[in-house]
Amino acid sequence: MSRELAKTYDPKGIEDRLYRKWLDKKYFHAEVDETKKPFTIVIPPPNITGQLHMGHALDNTMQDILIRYKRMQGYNALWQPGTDHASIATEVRIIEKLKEEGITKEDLGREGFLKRAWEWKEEYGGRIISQLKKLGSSCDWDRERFTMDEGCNKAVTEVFCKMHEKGWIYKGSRIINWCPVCNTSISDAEVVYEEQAGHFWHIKYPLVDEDGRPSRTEFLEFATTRPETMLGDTAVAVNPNDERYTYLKGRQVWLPIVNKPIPVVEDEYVDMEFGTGVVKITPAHDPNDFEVGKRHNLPEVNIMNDDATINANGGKYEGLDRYEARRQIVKELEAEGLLVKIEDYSHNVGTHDRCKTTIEPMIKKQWFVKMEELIKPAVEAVKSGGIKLIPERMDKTYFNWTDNIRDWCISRQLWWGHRIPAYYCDECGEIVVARQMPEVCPKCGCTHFTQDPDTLDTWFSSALWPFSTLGWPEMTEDLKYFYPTDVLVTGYDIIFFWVIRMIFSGYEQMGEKPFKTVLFHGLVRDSQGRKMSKSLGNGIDPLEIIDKYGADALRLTLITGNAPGNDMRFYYERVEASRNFANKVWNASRFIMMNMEQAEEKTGIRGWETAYDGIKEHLEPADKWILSRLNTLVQEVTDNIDHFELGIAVQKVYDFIWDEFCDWYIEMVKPRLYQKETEGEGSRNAALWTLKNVLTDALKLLHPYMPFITEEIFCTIQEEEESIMVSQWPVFTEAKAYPEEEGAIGLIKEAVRGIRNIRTQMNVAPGRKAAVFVVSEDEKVRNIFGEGRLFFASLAGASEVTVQSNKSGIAEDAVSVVIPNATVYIPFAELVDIGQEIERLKKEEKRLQGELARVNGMLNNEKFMSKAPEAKVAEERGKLEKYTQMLKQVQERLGQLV
RNA sequence: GGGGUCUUAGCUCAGCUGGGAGAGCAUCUGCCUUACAAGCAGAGGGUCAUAGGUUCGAGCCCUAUAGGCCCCACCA
Repeated sequence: MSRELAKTYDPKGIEDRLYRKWLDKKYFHAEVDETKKPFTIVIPPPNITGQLHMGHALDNTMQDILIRYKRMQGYNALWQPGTDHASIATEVRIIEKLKEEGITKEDLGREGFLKRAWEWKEEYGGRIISQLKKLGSSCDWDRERFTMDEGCNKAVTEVFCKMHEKGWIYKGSRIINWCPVCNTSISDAEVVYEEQAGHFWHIKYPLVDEDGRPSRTEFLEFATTRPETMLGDTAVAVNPNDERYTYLKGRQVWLPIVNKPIPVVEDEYVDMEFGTGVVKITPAHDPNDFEVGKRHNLPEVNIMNDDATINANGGKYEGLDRYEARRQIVKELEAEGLLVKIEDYSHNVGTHDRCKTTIEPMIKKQWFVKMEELIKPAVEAVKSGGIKLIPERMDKTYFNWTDNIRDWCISRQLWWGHRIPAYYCDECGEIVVARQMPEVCPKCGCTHFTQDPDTLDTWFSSALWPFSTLGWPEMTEDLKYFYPTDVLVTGYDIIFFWVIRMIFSGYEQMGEKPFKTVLFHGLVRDSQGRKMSKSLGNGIDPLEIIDKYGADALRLTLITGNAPGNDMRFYYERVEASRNFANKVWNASRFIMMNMEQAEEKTGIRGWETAYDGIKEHLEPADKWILSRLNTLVQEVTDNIDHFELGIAVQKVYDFIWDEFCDWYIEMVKPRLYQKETEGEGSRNAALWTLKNVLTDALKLLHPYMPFITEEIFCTIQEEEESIMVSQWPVFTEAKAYPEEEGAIGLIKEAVRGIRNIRTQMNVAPGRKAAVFVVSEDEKVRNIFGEGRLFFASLAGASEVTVQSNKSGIAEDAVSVVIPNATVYIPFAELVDIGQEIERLKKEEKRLQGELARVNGMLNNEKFMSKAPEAKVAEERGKLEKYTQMLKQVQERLGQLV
């Protein structure tokens, strides 16, 4: 406590030192303890390829706030950390790296590639973890997990096998989204639609004559955005109700270039209003056409290779890229007179979210998860409130997805990930799904198998994260104790990818929800509201901010003035404001400690080291006022955090510390601290006790938000407890509620504000003190000012304060301030401009009359009186009394002056 | 096409279940007052997008309109 504290708060050095201390003390570690209630959060595992960005900083700050809060409340708080293998994201990065070396993944082979991937993981997997530590995250690092560690692998295999046995995982030939660059299938959720400028090619196919040849006179016109797919057309469709085309029933059209007849089919899918009402059908390369094809038993002609070049079915176009083929096909159609026109057309194109390549719908054999039954408990959970989404509006987004759910394509033609536990008999091709490679084929008895080369969608393993990290499929003690977890904190952008999948997986595997509440946050945008992105180069590195302003300032910035689920903009000015607040807290603490030291030196007494009961009788109104305000604050902040209103809660702490505690209370108490050691010892001790205890409790309320600075001060100002993070969260106590003192100090504050106001208006030099008279007929009010005389004088810049019941002896031209039940007079030596004073009082009179008109309006309204709640009526009555009184005083004063 | 959301002080945003409009930054004025100039004291600034409605009472609830943003679907 005797350590010298720097004049400004410098987080450098302090943060790392404290974090190390917390780790050494094992404060973050949680063990099963039946005597305590668990509180669990699982971290959204960051990608091993990732670097900490503002989104992580926000996400993890919110989690850390909740965890630290609950820990202080005595819960057995577990924040389960870990990282995600991020299958495709990582694989893409490694391939890029290999490319720089001039090799492909095929050059390395599967085994060699995986070796590189694990090396990559070892090299970069730790980076994001150390960055999370910089932020102050109080994760239980002893429990760190990885989606591809042994336990998680086991969980994945188990779930796959169980669901396969149940028939909810199946292999099927269906149309899927294919990325020709990444060379893999992707799920619907990974496709993002982008508006692109394209063309609409109006084309006509000749009808087929009776003799089976293309007609020279009869054509069927339609339009397409992808002419090259005509190579795979197997029909042309019209709506059965379209009278324009009834004559086509049973006829065929001639597919040019390919030169073969294809049927005209009737299908409700065709929109008669759109274009010509004719659609070419390419079942192998369009999801809708695929459905039409199934309904009409059409052949599926795949015309593309995996890299989106045309295959042998494209005849002479074989080998051409899809876009080159498009160009040449249009040219050929034009030459044959079959191209009617070309229109500019803006349409949505499906692209791969990772690489932005235009996806190609293709028919492939893939593994799928049947969603129909699986999704039911997940829907029910949110519907019934078993799982609460915050903000509530996320429910709609959630149901929008669940209501339109389609089977989930989970196989990926990638190497980095969980290998699908399906084995193919080398002899007969029988598929065996099993936890280990089977020994004997159940069909042919052969003993040689080849494992499915595909891996699983990266979200398959993250869907199991809330229970796989706790030991599942083993029914561990951890799992029994910590599951279901309490809160999941994440961005709304991954609700479909992750949140929903965790929910249905939790119900299916554990028979229980994975978490009770999902707290969504929005995106952190740049100062212009743009998404931070690498390509724009507008990203702000949280580590740089931490380095410059401190982790606490960053954390505070991300939490204040932001409601759940809303995006926010990041400004340096806001970080500066947060840094300034840290400095404010620092200096207030420095002031208090300095005074504690001085008092101890002078008196040898540590008067603040006593229990509340020991100091209670020495407390003065100002002390009781701040204690009472703190008491209310504790109650409100606790309530706000319980309702996940993190921004509101911290705003209140901020206002309390800066405004009430620093700007008012500390200033009120200064005269008492500066008294000679022989005088007012009890009073000084009471002030010091209050300063120290209010500060300490306020620091506790602030600790979840600003863990470092609060710990540093806490450990300097007291010696009984070794860390604020394991200290007890303050609780509201009736014993510390002082409504009377709150009112009294409120009155003094009003008087002070009034006087300061006048001094500024009248240009009174700040150094110039003036005598102040408080006149009140109310004895209580006189006592309030009598008792508070010392600090009232100091706050109001008064040389002396006289309290009396009438205005005898006060100069006629004294300036006056009217407050409820009292008038404060300030006689200045020089003449005051009476006209100006009258002007000011008239303004005040008008204001009060306005207030009274409003209050009377309400109280004279019968409907208000009969319908408004009693408390409201009483409140208005109180105001009526107060304003009436004040108006009377103002008018009296005016009467004297005019 | 369906859904969500926003429009509040010059800027960025809070405003919890409807009960006299707030913060930070910016602006203006005065202060190096022995915790803090990253500070202190004071001031200006808002028809809470528009129009209706419900209510004793609406920034908050309902309806419509205008504009912005987002998500989903994907009509070739």
